[in-house]
Amino acid sequence: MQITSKFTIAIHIIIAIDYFKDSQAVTSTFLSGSVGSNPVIVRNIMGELKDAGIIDISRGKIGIRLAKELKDITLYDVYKAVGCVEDNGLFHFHENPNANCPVGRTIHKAMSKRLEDAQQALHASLKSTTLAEVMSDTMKEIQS
Amino acid sequence: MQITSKFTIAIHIIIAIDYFKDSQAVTSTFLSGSVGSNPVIVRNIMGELKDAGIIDISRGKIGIRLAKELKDITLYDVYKAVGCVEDNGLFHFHENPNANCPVGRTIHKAMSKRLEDAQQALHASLKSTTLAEVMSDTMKEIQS
DNA sequence: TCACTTGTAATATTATCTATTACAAGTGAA
DNA sequence: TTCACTTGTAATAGATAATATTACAAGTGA
Repeated sequence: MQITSKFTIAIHIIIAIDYFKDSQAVTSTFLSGSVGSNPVIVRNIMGELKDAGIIDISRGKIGIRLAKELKDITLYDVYKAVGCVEDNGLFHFHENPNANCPVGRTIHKAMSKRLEDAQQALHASLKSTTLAEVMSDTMKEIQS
Repeated sequence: MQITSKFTIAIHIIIAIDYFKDSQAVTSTFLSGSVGSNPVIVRNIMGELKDAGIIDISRGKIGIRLAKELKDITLYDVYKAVGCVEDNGLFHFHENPNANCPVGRTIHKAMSKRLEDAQQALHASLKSTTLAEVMSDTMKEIQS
């Protein structure tokens, strides 16, 4: 019933890559220490962020880098990168409504537009925030 | 990663209660036939809808009834009734960020406002649609 | 070559969702 | 009252998904 923590971990990773870029060798092991998770979890998420064009990695070589500026990455980009936007959509439609019942036969179609609208509202909100804003909020917290 | 099908089942149940109110004895077994699920699943959801003041049920007696008019029930009311709005919120924050790391120590607080905004956008959209509209869409589908 | 890295498969461990059985208890009609 | 029906709910099982871990192949640069 909750959206996977891969999403918040991915945000954490991106912020940490930028925050430590000039002071640390940023590796999956270092990041997993900050996130409080396993290096393999971090590597898998890193792979998804790489596939989405958000970060650059090269095997063997130290140094994970952002492929875009923070201001050009939205929460939605990250959300999508880690697979939260599935083919099936946010809402799980029950699978076996009775086709012999007038309500069962039509309810999915009748609901789908309204639920898609709700999902779009969520997406629109995520698209309206960039990682630069999250970084700004993070710096404020660090300094307080 | 998807919102439980209890939500769409609950919508289905409410629409079916209204649709069949003058032509059928509406019981949990009848509803489960329309939904394509088990009567106990339906009874549990019915219990949640009852607790939320959306339907009236009395033990033993046949006849499940709406406690409100369809126009006074929003998708959000149903969403909340079946427990989709949890204390924890829609997004699962990773549980062990490193308190010894400046990013790990602050990232949750820095993200929370933005993610709450996104959640509120979803809720606002669900609040803007009533079950009367879903019923109207259902009737259109049935007639076509 | 060596010490490091990332990539990924395989597996284990939970947690959650969904389904099912069983039975207690309420209700109204015969 | 008795009977046939209902809902309420506990207990359990099974399926699916989320998260964690181990192990190792393979890339990189000193």
